[in-house]
Amino acid sequence: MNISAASKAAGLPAKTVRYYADIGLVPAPARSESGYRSYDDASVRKLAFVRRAREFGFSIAECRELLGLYEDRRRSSADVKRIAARRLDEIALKQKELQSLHDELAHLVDACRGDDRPDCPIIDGLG
Amino acid sequence: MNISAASKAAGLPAKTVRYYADIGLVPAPARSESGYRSYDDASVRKLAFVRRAREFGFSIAECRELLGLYEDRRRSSADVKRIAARRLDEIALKQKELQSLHDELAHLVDACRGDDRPDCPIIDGLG
DNA sequence: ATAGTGTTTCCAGTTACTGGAAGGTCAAGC
DNA sequence: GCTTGACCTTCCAGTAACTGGAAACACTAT
Repeated sequence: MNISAASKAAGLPAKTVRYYADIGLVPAPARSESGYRSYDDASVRKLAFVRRAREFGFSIAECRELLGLYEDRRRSSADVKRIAARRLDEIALKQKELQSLHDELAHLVDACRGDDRPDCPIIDGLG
Repeated sequence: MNISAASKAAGLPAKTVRYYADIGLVPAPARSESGYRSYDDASVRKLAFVRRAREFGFSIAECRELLGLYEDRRRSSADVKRIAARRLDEIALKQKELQSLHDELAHLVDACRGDDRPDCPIIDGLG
């Protein structure tokens, strides 16, 4: 499988697939005689795994950890759960921050008439 | 006022204060004879304005817009409201994304026993 | 005079890619 | 056999918004 087929199958841009091997997140693929990268199903599964983990907001460093655990048949589920729970905490925190941000800004926007006149509670609230 | 006093007053790191002038977000400050940057209260107010706007998640580009409106005594409040409303939409979208992310991941974490055994719904759910 | 702190500039690194140029390869069509 | 176009390669640069650090100069207090 050449890179564009593999990248389509994994749901990632070809650039990103190359990048992930460049930074050693996934192993460097085999090459054809002419130097083309050659992928098998296992590599594609691994790339798709990374894509999913990235969609969940795991950092590349966390993906590295998770990939290690993904491949380790003998690791405990507790190891995985710890990383996921940490991420869940981060998400919850971000949600809270976003909520208060939203409330504050919505308050300012509500207070602004949004007409031709210059006086503006949004600007006043930011200043 | 030297840079560290100004940066404290504005609530920004000195590095960031320099950076904002470097990229032309705020005007370059006056200099003392020995070359030290010298700030007045108006500059500090402007820097604090940017800090607040950044805390609200406005990009540097948006801060540029907002600063322009902040300084323009004759602009309409509608101009400001448009930018803030756009940002509010972004926040709402991000909140939705975060919520479904949270729900999905929480579901996986709940399903994982987190014990010594290797089978793990989190890994399965990502793969 | 010297020690310690503050300030300057400039360069590099961060995160996770993305865009683009210059050039090699492959399959199809004429 | 040759060209065309799609695909592949490497490498370099750029993105957002800073942050860290080195080398050198300035200021203050003892």
